[in-house]
Amino acid sequence: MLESKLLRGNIDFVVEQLKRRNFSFDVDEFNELENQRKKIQVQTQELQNLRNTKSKSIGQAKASGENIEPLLQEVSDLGEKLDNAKAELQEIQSKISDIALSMPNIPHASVPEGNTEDENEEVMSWPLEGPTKFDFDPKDHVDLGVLHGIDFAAAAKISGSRFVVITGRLAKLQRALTQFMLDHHTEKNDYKETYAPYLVNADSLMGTGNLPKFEADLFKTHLHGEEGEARTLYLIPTAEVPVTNIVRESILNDSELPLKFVAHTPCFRSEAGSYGKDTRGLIRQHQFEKVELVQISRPKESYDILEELTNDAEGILQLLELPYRKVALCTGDLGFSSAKTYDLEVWLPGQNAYREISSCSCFESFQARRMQLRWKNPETNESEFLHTLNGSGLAVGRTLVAVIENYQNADGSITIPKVLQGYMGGLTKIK
RNA sequence: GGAGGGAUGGCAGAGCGGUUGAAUGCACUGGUCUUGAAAACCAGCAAGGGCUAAUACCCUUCCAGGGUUCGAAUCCCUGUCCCUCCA
Repeated sequence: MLESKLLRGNIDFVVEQLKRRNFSFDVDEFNELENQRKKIQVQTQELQNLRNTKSKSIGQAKASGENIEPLLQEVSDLGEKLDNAKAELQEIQSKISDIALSMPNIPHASVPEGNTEDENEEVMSWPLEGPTKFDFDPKDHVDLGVLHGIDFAAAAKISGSRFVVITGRLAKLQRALTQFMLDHHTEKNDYKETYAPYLVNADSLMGTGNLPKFEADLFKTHLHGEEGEARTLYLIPTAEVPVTNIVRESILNDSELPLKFVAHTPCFRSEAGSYGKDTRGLIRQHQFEKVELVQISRPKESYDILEELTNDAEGILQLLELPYRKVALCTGDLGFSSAKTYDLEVWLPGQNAYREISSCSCFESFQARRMQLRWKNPETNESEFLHTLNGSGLAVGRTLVAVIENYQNADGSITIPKVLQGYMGGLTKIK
């Protein structure tokens, strides 16, 4: 959510900034609502003030034993007037807040201008000599994976499309990847390992910006109470949601910042709007594993931390010796809540393309404002909104794909990356 | 499965129909004292919003949502969460 002062006082600036990311909205309607709000709010508050003073004087009159009947007469129709004014005000305010909640974040000045992902800017690629060359025709992970325990048919039977069953060595390899990532981030990068709920309430999703706009991307569940009333919980689309919300509605001390969390969770996405996209293989699933990095930072440090957090994610790719590139998303490709995002894209020889494996974002105070996450700034001694950041470190399912494809051998076997061999009981190759 | 108790400022914790936005303690900030620090003492210290050039002033907020009342942190109903006891 954007600062309300900005929306009220400098809406033209906001419109101009949001145009950079192809977001447009009706300024006149908004201003009209704002004017009405002002008028009705003042009216309402005047009525409230009147009621408060009258009620107080009734209290005093009663205490001193006077007759309060005439005073009660005076107030008789106040209640109704006040109720009407309040109702009207509430209606306008909820309209305004609906608009405010559906406005995306303003892109940082350093974000490249552009409309689609084609205009994202490559920042660097690794290694310098470029992706691995094969002296045979590399297979994709589906063709290779079915030889080693990936079973889409079984998953389709159990759940439908966009699910997978993995058995045997590859299942263990996925677990090894997860373990390795968690160990690395906790031991080398000083993140705190975190276990958090996979089902979350609407407030949490509102806080990170997934609701109200992107309900269609989520899996929704209902718990039925005794009276048949449903309580709604959502499956998390990313660990970002539960982990960032750990600190929702709190005021943190300077001394505990920055907070660094790492969590491994499954992620659930309906992939609405992705029909026909990446239908083959493990790339786009309804359920996948991810290791997520989350940081809560002092406002002035957040962009340094974005670089750091992205480096932390890159460290995994480098240790796994997986070729990748780092791109800065252009304004048009930026996620709803993000002010700036780097995507890490891993090389997939089977697709002959780089594919996203991590997305690292700085949200500035956009999420913090939605979730009332503040700190006591020692310089001003005021409660101010913090900045939030997160990034995948990494998407485990896609990392498995990358390992399978990049470490394949001509005979169909898959070499185990050096850093994972210890996690695989010393195994060096899956045959 | 049954029976209770609770949710109040950064934290702990009083208040249980009428100047209570809220006692007290801790924490925090400023000051006195001290070579310096600690201790002690004095003072200050919630958030959000409206109006404003800015003060002033006003409104809202004591888990959430409804209700009773001229007036609710306080009474009633519903929900959520926590805790204790019994099975």
